[in-house]
Amino acid sequence: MATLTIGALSTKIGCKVQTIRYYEDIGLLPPPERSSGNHRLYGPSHEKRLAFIRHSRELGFSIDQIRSLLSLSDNHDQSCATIDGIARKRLADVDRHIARLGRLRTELQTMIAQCDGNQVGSCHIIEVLADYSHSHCTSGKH
Amino acid sequence: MATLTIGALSTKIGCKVQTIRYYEDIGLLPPPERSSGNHRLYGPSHEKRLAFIRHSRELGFSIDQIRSLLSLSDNHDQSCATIDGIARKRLADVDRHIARLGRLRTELQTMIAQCDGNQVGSCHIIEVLADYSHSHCTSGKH
DNA sequence: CCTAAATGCTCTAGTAGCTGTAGATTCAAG
DNA sequence: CTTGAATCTACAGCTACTAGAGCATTTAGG
Repeated sequence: MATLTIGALSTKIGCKVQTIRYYEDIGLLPPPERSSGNHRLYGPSHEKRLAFIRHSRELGFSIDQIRSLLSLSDNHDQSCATIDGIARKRLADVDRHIARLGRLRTELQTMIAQCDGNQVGSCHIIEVLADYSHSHCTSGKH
Repeated sequence: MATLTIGALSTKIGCKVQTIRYYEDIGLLPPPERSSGNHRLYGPSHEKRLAFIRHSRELGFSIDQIRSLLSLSDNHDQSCATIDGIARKRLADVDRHIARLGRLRTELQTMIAQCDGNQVGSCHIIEVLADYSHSHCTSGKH
């Protein structure tokens, strides 16, 4: 059942060896069997769980959210409202983030457009950055 | 000339007291004068510099990039091509980030739309997350 | 003038999510 | 049997702050 070394799992999932050990350290991934020489040996359940974690991380879920998702996913007969809630919260976060980046983009573009390409002394980028009347107009946290 | 306490500067710029001290620690903000009782006292030049730093940070420039911008901005008679380059690089980063978030958004929405709102056992969100054939399709680093 | 509250000081540790290093051991190929 | 790659543990480091302990100083009110 347990056939993959940590290196094999690493390349299969596309996740660094240290990261796998880190997930074990923080309790996201249960400790696997060990070989006679103390090397970790993983089976399909570990593979699935790691894939779940990585895919979730790539979608930007926090470790804590993933912890919740994993524990929720084990109770098959429970309502999935909480799972849906976590996913929707993440979507809302992404939306806010996109909106904020859009504002930043506009400001950066305006700034760059004003650069006359000459000397630092007359560089509008520096002027714009030094002008903090624009500060906090982009606020909205993350 | 040096009239502001660290607290006054903090509220004026909208930056935490600890953050100001941190910028001094890492050499972004030069050490200010001190009062007889060893309290920091800031003048207009510090105020400007801190504003520059905060505005740049809000636009997502890294501390290292800000260090470059600050040192470049001191050489008034130099070409501002490097400054322009740093700004354009940041814009490109923002663009990549927005594109990536757009892909994530789509995937999250699809996932959420598939949730039937019933029980965890049949929850498509969990299924989608566990399916790592989608992993790395969103790759593109940051 | 005195006192209490607010603010300041330094130093240290903690946050998220890994990533990298050192030095010892184990494994697989030739 | 040897050699080189992979693995082991343990710990330091990264970014950009943020929080707290324990003390000193400043300021406002009475």
